[in-house]
Amino acid sequence: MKLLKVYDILLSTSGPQNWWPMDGGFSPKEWEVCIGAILTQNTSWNNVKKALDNLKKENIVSLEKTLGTNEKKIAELIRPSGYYNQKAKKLKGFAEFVKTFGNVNNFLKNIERDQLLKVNGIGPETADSILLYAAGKASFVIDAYTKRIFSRMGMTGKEIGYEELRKFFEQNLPRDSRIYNEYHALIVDLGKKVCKPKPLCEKCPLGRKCKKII
DNA sequence: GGCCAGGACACCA
DNA sequence: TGGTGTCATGGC
Repeated sequence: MKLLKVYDILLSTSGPQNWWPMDGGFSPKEWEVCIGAILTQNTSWNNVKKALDNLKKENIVSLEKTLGTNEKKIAELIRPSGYYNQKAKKLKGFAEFVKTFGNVNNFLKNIERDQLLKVNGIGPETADSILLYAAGKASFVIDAYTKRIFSRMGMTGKEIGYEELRKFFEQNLPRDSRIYNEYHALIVDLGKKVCKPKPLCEKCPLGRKCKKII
């Protein structure tokens, strides 16, 4: 089964997911996408929405406002997204990094993946989410569902790493950010419906607490 | 009451 | 280099 075929099947059965905007232009919305990418780390999007709503109520949805608001205040507002102290620190650090580009527009135009990965709190998935959904660059986002689903389909190995899996997708799909955008969203949608984690070994004494799950 | 969610990082052997 | 602990809320 080809990756593009899987994409076509998912798109035809689930329909477009309408995740983050892909209008190509840079707007204040793009900063919200960056914030969302950090807030959603190991967190359901429903909780992220609550945190984003709190930030919007306080009108803290721009780079300038994020820079001008103290960390404690941000932590209070993003509390529903969990890990709020860590995430507040990450948001402030990320904002300081973006500031070195002058503005969000310039950051999104010029940012490179390797630079992003050096920022504290920005790991591979968050970096790719920002590159793809905020900057519109063709960087495929891998998450736990991607790993589980495609290894269970027998298309990849169970122990495949993030970078290897990302290259697998990027080398077997047209280099089109619109496809990457929709594909990742479709994978997450499918994962939520049918792909819960389970122990690798049914006899594992740790049961569902076993980390070796795929 | 436990599991899970659109992870990342520090620490240790 | 790989394994483990920590961060934490809210829905089911």
